[in-house]
Amino acid sequence: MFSKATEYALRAVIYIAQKGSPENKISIEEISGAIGSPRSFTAKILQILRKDNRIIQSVTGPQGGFYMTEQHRKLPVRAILTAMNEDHILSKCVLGLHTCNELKPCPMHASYKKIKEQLIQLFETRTIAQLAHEMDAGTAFIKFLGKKKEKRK
Amino acid sequence: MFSKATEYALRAVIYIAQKGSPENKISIEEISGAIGSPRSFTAKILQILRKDNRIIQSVTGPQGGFYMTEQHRKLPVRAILTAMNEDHILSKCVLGLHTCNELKPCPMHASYKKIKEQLIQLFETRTIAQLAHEMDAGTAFIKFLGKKKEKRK
DNA sequence: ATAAATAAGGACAAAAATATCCTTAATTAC
DNA sequence: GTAATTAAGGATATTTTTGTCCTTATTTAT
Ligand code: FES
Ligand code: FES
Repeated sequence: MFSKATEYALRAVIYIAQKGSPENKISIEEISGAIGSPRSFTAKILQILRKDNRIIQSVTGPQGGFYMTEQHRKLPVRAILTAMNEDHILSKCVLGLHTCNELKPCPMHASYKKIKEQLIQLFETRTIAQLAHEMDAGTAFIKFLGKKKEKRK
Repeated sequence: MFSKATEYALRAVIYIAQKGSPENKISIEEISGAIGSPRSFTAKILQILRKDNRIIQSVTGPQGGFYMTEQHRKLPVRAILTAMNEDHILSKCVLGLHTCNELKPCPMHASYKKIKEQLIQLFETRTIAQLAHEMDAGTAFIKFLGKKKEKRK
């Protein structure tokens, strides 16, 4: 559904929301380790999310790293998609027509419409904080355990 | 949601289902024109869909082209995704975890689960024929009218 | 002030997706 | 059988996405 970049973004933000605070900033190293994403690529994504302090914040230097404020945690998950410039995926036409709407609907539109609305609703109403809390509760996980390129020694 | 290749595949198959028959085969030229897709790329995709006569059929030569049998029209739309090797997108984890399941759910899982089930249901129960009929009824459209690269003269 | 730790950012590399072109094979019309 | 038409298939090109590496800037600790 989403690009890898956005998947990493979602996981990273949830992790930072759960573990990070102004008193306990999280390094890229820790984040990419915890969510199972490539370190440098993750750094790029965090840069995007930090831009204009949209989703996360950061400071350089020793004890530096990434963290979030309560206000940022209250953002809908959709804000992450918007920051990653993939918000349109939620409202896109399944068949790739230029616009998905009632005026020129594709043959899937009628049956897909309801699902689309639920999708948008989901990303719009669930907040980053809510997802982080699921992690706290220990009922959810966030680490990809796929084939991992082992580092040569 | 899907790759461009799969979007073109869905549109092309719906078009062939609607207009094509053993008596009236459709050329690549006509198909790509009708659905607004790049000609040669579309040819590749049609090749894949034709492989082992999975979704469509074809013959070469004059009056040749693509068409479908009634049996093929009865296939669920999901069969197209399977042929394009993107069936997994329907059941994939939103956050990109290796597997989406109850045992190791991601923080989005609980709320996404229902939507996922509806998505699968939709692609599993709707048939290619049904989509083609929506076209017949004139209530649905299939042509992408986006920015088109004008051919230089 | 200096050294160390850390993110920011630019340049580059690799891989995958998208797209085009050209030659070959199959079929049909004559 | 010959020419014309059409898809099949291979090779290649282009663009986008994913990923790495290196240098710079900022902050902290001493
Ligand atoms: S127009 Fe295709 S999904 Fe709405
Ligand atoms: S585990 Fe992530 S959506 Fe099911």
